[in-house]
Amino acid sequence: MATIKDIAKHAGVSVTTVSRALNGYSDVNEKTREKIKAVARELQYSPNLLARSLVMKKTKTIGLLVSGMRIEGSKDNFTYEVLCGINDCAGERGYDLILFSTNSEQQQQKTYNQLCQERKVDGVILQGIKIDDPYLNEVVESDIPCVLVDIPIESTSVGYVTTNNKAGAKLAVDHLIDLGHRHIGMINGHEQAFVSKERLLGYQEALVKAKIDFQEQYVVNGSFLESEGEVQAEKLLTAYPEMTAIFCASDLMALGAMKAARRMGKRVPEDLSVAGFDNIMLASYSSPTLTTIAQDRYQMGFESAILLIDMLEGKEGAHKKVLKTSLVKRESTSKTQST
Amino acid sequence: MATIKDIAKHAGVSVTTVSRALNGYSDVNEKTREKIKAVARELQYSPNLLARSLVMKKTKTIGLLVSGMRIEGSKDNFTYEVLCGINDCAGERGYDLILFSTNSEQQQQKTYNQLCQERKVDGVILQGIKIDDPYLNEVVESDIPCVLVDIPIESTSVGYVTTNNKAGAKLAVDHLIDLGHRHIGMINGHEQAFVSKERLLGYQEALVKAKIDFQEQYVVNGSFLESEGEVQAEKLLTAYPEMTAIFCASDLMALGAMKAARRMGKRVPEDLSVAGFDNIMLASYSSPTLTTIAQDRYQMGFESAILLIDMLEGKEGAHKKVLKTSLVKRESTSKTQST
DNA sequence: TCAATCCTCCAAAACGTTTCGGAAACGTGA
DNA sequence: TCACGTTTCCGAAACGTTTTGGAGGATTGA
Repeated sequence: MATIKDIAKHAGVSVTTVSRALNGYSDVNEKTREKIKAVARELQYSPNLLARSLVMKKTKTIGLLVSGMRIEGSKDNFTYEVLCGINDCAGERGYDLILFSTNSEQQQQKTYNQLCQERKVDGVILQGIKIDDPYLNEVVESDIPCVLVDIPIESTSVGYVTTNNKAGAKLAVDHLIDLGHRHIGMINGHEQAFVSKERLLGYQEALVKAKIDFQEQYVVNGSFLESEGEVQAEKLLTAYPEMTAIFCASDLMALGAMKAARRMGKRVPEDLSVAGFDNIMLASYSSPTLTTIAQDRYQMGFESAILLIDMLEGKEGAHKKVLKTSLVKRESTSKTQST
Repeated sequence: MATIKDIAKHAGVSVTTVSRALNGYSDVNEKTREKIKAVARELQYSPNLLARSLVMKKTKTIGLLVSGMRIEGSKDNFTYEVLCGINDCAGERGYDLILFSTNSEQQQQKTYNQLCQERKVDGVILQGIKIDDPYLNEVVESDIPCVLVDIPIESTSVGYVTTNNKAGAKLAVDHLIDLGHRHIGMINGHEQAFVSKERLLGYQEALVKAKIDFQEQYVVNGSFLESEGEVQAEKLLTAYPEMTAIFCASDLMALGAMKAARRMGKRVPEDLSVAGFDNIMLASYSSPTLTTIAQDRYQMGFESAILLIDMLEGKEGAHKKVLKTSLVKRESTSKTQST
């Protein structure tokens, strides 16, 4: 509760001097500086960042606009792990995080710009928003520095971080092809996600490379949901009994697909190989354990924060970062029986 | 970027009138109010909450002090789910959340009071901190309103939310006893958690009720870690081959225990019944699926926020909330073979 | 000795709000 | 006409900082 004024009074100097002393300016005598510091300690002074931010026009805060901050998110943990990464980087660089809850109706009435301008965040990281989200238009028009997770938009004030989804998907399908599979279905995510398109491209690319014809009807939409993955897998497997492998654009859908297979009396991986994408925690605990493409969500968060803060502090550099993926072989994929 | 001054100028009134008009005071003519609102819309005005907070001495923000904001947390999701609950409630009530990262060294040098006072949060929710955490002393001494998750401290300015851990543990052990088990081990969490003590009490109570002697050596410390659960389970099972059931104070440790059993050639549940605590996502995906005590982490978060905001807004009421638990029977527990 | 330079320090303005105390303008009842 | 209450507005202070532009005194160099 002690203010800079109190310190000034106790130390017998002006507020200017107190401010400059505590902020390490050179135009204050070392002795008075020590005196002032001592008084500050004694009065348990801590600066009022509101006041400071008001005049400095910098708050040292980063806004977090997360669209999927729901309990269902604890299945894939995407949001949480990204958040951890952001949090760690922000902490290191001296920024605090402020969470904008976009769940409540109250907040949803506010525009993106209102949210940011009111709290005067220095920059924003957006995660989990869909391609058709109205916020997205505002983002590109606004000049508030901003980093998007998994949405490739780039300008002077906006950058993005994503994984190499196409390469990742290709990695998975290559793996299935290597195992001898020729009839490979795909359960993709919904179309409001950029990553869905990329993963589809990777799937197609792998097929082309192996000289396998792309069959449109082999690709269905599982909306990134476990339940929907199960439904769609059943449809696929009944419609196309020749299918011996399914690549799913998320682990959750892959778990659903395995459920469907089990229910239909198909053994995984003997009768059906299943590969996922994400490498979520559950993937290594399910039975059989799930072969999948690992993407480092923590690092995505961390890199997002790096990117944003670099932008805020005027460091030059690319406004995008594409992370690598890797194949994690587990039990859910194996060679085709026919071989 | 438009300020209240700009509006005043454009509308031909004073800043006072603008402020009072926008904030719904009655001493402003409806016509001028409409005029002012129109100008505000036109200029895309949004209030500067920094300035407002500075004079009002309220920021409408809640600080979040989370100690376990780490990637390992995605195994049990405790932090994330609590966060979701807090976020939803805070959103409804018009509060924003500000995350204090206590991971970084920078921040760790700051005291609890410094963190809170600098950002001028109205109140704080603490989660994941241990009993011996130095912050805890500050909390009780400070008069910043605060709610603790899973640490029972109560005063005029501090409240807490927790689950009925004793009852929950008893529920689990009762279940094991009902299944015919008499030699029941316990892998408890570390001693820096209040919940460990409670769960131990529940375990003992259940034994007493069933007239089973409490054996101190049957209880070991697994530090809430899966790996340590595995280690300790193996020790227990080799030292006391008569043991047919283990109650673990967390699902993660229970998963570790099941691993140990598998490695030692013991079948779960035929040779060994295992019960956990928490009902984390993994519990329903492991094989065998895990019998456990469910606690609603989302609700813990939600209730924490309710409690805190009620305190902030001067509503009278209890400063604590104890949530119920329930038994979730799954595959990892069964009747003893001998019966 | 004088001017220039350096070292310390400070008063005041600014940031964008809210709020206190008052003050015009107007009607109203006696 | 006067006293009084209502309605509607406003000036100025306050919140706790940073920063600008300078000022006074000590030191230095010639």
